[in-house]
Amino acid sequence: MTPIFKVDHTNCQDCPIRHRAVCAHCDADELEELEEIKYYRSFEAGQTIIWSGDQMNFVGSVVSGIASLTQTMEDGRTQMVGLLLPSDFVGRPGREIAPYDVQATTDLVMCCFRKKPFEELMGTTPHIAHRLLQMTLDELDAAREWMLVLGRKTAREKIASLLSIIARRDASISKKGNSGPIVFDLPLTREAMADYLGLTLETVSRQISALKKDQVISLQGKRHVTIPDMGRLMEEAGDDSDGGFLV
Amino acid sequence: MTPIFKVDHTNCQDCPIRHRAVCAHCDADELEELEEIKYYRSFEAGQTIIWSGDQMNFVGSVVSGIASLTQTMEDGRTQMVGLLLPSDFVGRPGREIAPYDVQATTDLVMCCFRKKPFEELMGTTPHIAHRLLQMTLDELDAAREWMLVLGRKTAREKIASLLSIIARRDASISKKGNSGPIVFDLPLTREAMADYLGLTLETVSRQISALKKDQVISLQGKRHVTIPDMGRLMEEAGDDSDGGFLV
DNA sequence: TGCGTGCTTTGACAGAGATCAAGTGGAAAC
DNA sequence: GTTTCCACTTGATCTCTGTCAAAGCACGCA
Repeated sequence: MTPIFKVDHTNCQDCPIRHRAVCAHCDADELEELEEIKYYRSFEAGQTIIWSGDQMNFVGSVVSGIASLTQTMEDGRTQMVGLLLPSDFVGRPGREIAPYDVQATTDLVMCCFRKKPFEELMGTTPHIAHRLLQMTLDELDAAREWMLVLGRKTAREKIASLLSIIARRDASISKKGNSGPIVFDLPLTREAMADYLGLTLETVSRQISALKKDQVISLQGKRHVTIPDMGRLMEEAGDDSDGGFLV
Repeated sequence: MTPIFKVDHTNCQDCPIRHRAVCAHCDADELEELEEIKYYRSFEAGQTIIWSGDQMNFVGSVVSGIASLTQTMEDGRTQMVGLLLPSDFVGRPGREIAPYDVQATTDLVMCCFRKKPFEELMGTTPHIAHRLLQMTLDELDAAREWMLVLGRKTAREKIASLLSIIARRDASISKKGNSGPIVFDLPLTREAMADYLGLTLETVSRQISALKKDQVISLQGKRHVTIPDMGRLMEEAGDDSDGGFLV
């Protein structure tokens, strides 16, 4: 993923964040305006950042940690509809009211921009609009991939799909080679996984136990996962090819 | 919805299509270039327009009829991931390979643009990129709404949700008033509805029968639906407010 | 050390929806 | 008029996942 403001971060010396989507320090031309409208916010795990229906006077992107978008029905059923990883964008230019709850799933730092000036900047800086379009299309693809998971996969396949996504994301950061076991920490509680997958937390727990028993994965503690054979996991997920999730 | 090329269609005299998303005839400045790269295609109900994995050398928008995006797993399970109504956009600038099957659900006319020139035009015409961003964000919202439907709603609520969407879309075209019964034809087979909702066609049929029995809807024939009380239907769908679906 | 609290696991059971299997009805074709 | 075909409906049964309940485990706190 290329940053909105600049592709190359190598000369990004005094940038405190170095995350990939928004890095105003990297672009001298836009720096001055942005300093006025940009700020950082930190959240603790579990904190709600925005409530559905709230006025949204900023947009922003995730610097570190994980945030989630969730929808809740009157009777309390909730469905996660987005998982925001570092560099992902929150908020929509032109929208006043937040349509989802946004929650910090882990401790989180966001880089926020006041909405009005950001919109103006977008009007005068075409490559921001282009970059935003690209990111939105990626998110749309990811959402559609999830619709297949939610609509047609079994509980076991759902879990395998989720693990596969997280593994691949971490792999792209921590590993170069394509073989060997993959190791990572689950950034989600069982309940959050259930909300993402349209399951109950009990079913999530049972299926994780089953995958462990069948040696598709192994667990150290509750959250630390080792995947001995990524191909095997992807078979379990029902993915036909290695193309796929774009989260 | 405003068109990509021009907001106001009142002076769109010789435009043969007059659909809302793309109407090249409306904009004199862009006309000449576009005449070279624009063409129409018709499809019969059931025809596949693009296979997943195909090279895509065009983008376009739906003029009339309904198209669907579907994903299929190796074993044949299929999930619809998008429903394209007139004015909706197909294809993605910058993408070579189609990620989904695109099928004509009803008889269909599309307005297509060769991809390369369209991309160039987009580069030089900022408002096209902006419009596309807006449409993509709308689609993303609709996809996320569907994730709630797929993940957390019961079969009955799913059917009610789908009917509610179709009713509201038709209502926005055919009705001005907000009360009174709503009448429309289902543009989908039971199987297509099932693929959209992550159900089997038998369950779809049973739930439609149940809604009929409970007088939430009434049917003339298999496809012609009357909704006596829209509020009642939305209750059945589990929608808490009238805000909602953006398909 | 002991105790609560939050997250997780596991068990027993029930129910919503899938699966398998006929059967209906209407429209086009012969 | 009859046949054929296709979309749809309905029934019987099975099974996966949800629900309710209890218990385990790790960690912080008194």
